[in-house]
Amino acid sequence: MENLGKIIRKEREKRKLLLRQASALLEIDQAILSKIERGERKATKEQLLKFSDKYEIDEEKLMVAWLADKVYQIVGDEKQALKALKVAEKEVKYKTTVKYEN
Amino acid sequence: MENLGKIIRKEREKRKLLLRQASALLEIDQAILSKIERGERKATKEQLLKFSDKYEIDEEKLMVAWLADKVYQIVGDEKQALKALKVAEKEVKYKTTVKYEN
DNA sequence: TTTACCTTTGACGCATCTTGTCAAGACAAA
DNA sequence: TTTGTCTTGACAAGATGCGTCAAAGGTAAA
Repeated sequence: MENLGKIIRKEREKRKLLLRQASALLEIDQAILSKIERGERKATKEQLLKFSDKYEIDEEKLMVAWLADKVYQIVGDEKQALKALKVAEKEVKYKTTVKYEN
Repeated sequence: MENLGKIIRKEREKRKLLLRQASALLEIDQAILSKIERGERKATKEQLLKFSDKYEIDEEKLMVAWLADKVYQIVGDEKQALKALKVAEKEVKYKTTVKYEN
């Protein structure tokens, strides 16, 4: 698995698009695109949908990478990262088990 | 495992403190404290340390709950939540394995 | 019902963070 | 040097986060 930036950079290279061209295709500013590809900025949800749409990449795949990036940003440099992820996982599982919502 | 709000509310009740009194002890506004306990607001790191210090709760325990809350806020209502957590977990594990940074 | 007390809610202002835009800088190839 | 591409940094506007405070809700006792 990779982060979002690598996925979309790989896709752009596969399509032999210059940043300038990808920028036009996606309707995303070239500077921002450059930063997203290198992980310097994180994409907005709107941009994510553009990647999925214009690059024809499975939206779920991108969403997973996108969410994982955000999660990593939060826990990445904490000693308790793994424990926290386990707890969050439990909560997610619990939520999907329970039939009712708040 | 619980979220941070439940932990500190339980601790306050255990100590039989009114919100007003806890607010004074912790030096956190009463309204904010109420919201944190109910999960309406998330605590800042500074507040986290106050909870650990004044309530004498293990800092790591609070940190885990705090991080898990933040992670859950991100992935909680997404279908790909579990997958994303797995990916993030892999990254964390990878990072702690590798000897060098970036 | 009135009073007293505790908790919750909501509005406000301020600070910080995000986002997009743009121009300049860095770098490599010709 | 010139040209083409990518990266970097500064800026403004908008969004979000945070603390403060007063008012509203809720409850129990008188």
